[in-house]
Amino acid sequence: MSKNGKEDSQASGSRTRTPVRTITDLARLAGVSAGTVSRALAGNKLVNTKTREKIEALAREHGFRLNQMASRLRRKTTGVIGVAIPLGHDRSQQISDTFFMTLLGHIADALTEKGYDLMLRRVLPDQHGDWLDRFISSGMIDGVIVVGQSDQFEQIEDVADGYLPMVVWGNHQEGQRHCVVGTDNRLGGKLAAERLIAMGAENIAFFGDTEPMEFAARFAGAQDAADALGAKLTTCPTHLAPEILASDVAMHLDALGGNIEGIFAATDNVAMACLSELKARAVRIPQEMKMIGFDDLPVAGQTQPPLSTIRQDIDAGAKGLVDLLTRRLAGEETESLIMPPKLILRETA
Amino acid sequence: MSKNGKEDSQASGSRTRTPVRTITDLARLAGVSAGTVSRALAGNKLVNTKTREKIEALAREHGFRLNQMASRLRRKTTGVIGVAIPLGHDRSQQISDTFFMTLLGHIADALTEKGYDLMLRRVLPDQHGDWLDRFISSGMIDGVIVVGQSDQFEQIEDVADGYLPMVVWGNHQEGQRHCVVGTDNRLGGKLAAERLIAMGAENIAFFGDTEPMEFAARFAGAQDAADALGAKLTTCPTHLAPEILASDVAMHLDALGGNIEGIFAATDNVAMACLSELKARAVRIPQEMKMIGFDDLPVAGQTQPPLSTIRQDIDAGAKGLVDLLTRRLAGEETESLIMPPKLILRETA
DNA sequence: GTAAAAAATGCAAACGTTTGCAATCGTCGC
DNA sequence: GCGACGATTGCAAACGTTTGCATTTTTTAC
Repeated sequence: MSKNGKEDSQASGSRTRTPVRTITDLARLAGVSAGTVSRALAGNKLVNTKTREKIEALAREHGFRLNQMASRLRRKTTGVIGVAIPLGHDRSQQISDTFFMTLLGHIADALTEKGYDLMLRRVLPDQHGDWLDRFISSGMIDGVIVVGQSDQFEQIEDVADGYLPMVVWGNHQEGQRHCVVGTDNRLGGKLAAERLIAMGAENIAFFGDTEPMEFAARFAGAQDAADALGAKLTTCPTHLAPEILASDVAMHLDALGGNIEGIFAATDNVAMACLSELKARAVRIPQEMKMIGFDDLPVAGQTQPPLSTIRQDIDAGAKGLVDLLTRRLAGEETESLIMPPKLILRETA
Repeated sequence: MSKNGKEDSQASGSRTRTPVRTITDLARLAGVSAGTVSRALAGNKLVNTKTREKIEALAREHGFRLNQMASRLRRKTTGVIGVAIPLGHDRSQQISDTFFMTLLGHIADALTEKGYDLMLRRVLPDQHGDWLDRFISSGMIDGVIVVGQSDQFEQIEDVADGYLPMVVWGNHQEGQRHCVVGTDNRLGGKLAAERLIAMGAENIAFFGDTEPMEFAARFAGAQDAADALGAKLTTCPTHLAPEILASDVAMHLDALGGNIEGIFAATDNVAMACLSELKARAVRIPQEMKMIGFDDLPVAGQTQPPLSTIRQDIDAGAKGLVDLLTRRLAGEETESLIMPPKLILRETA
């Protein structure tokens, strides 16, 4: 018996005539067995069209909805894809990272389109070394998309050996075992540096964090170009959290003392911080300083001056992640998908 | 590094020896009943400390994880909070809306902190009028956070009558029945317009979409101020999708023909588009044109010139949403939380 | 020493579906 | 009229936990 009889009677009075929560309730109403109702609702063609329609009508009328937990327990498939965002090297990075969040939005859309639900989990790997294992064997998800390798490359590799339905957004390394979708960061870095050099920059600074693999690859690509073309590349590590970023940038600019003519920023956000700081110092762009960012966020076209940058195709990336994942869910062993970066020339280089 | 060969082989050895998937397997191994294992893993103090430790050790050794589906079915509680993002009036808005995405990130953190998982669902209300009902009665979530009222105010109201654990991010209207968390948009609009007027603007344009309630309230607040102080306010409706936004802005600026001295933008994104377009027209800011945005996104401090804006406290909002929701989950009938906006003065007004 | 209380464990019934198998009911060929 | 067959439907056993209750074991009180 319920304790709050008053509320109960009120609710039942205004809303539902007959409380029909379970499939059995519905079966009783329709005068059939629970099994038949289950089949009818599933659109199984075994069941007579007339009874199916009758059951559907009753279900609609009483606002009946299957209990997904029960259904999923029984069928051993959940219809849910886990999306994990590891916050390894820099906890506050992704939370405000427009790129990751936008990617997430597109992933959500792509999954929705395929009929999957999305379970989001932001994890601090330091606290739980087995975060990925735990997520996977929770029994709540059919597969997992990891957004960003962070500093968890090895852990992801370990899991990839025994678990097929996983796809990762990030960087690709020769011989890696997990399936990844991402931009060719190294090539992107190369394109950026080549452009800076072509515009006359002989001394280039890389602003950003080189610890995350993706950024390391961007730096490596720039290094390739610098080596090939005889330019000099230095690295200026910064935090990526917006609060600290600006002061980091200022510090580096002080230290460099005007001895560079080009900046390659690890992300557009970093580039914008540089832009802002250079403006404050009255450095003319691109005359005195060339700059190229990475990502091509929507805001990149609206900075002053508009930012030249390397575009990552977020939408294609999200679609690729989901596509590969569904194929892996079907048992296929898929290759990684490396997308070409594209140099977008605006006015900073 | 923990790349210890001995440990590895040991671990994999014991893992492959006995497949222990269910609680019953584990019970057999421990020589106790399934019930005891269940209690031990739940930290129930009924079970002897020694047996509990033994069971925990075995569980660790074999990498056992509870099947959440089964657990949640039985307990009739899921530990999952649904986050719904209705995409009503402008499908492409939220997907690239930094504000919403950042809010989502903070919500995820706040939920994680309280031990909840997050199930994300982006819905197109036009396609399924019963989206909210469907989400709630899916049996997969204990409560729901709706991010943005979009054009679904009535539908949300309907649900709120019979369903307690729901909190909505958005605007508050006198007498509404659903619990909302949000900024006092009307007051924010008033502050913005007052500032513009105080800076000498007598003709002000509101750029943005006035259909979503939140924006309508911002506009209404600005109207209040304009009426009180004898200024003139016109509205320039724009799309919010980045691709169309710029041209919308340009069109309006053409139409206005320089007959305004102040712009109040519905969001920082809109403000940035305006900034960019005005720059192209060589309009000096703030001398010839004052401008105020809304949101105070991280980029607002990095525009050229830095954008004056109305700050919404995203972090506090996310915490508020989650806090109110947990209280509602506990049966409490909570009031809405309206947070004060704050005028951030930089260099555009 | 016994009775009673306390502590620890086992048993078995749920939770709400899905699904293999068996049972029912006409229909049909002969 | 009989057996067979196809189309529907019902039955009941899962799926892997949790938990009230009963039962056993241990401790405490006297």
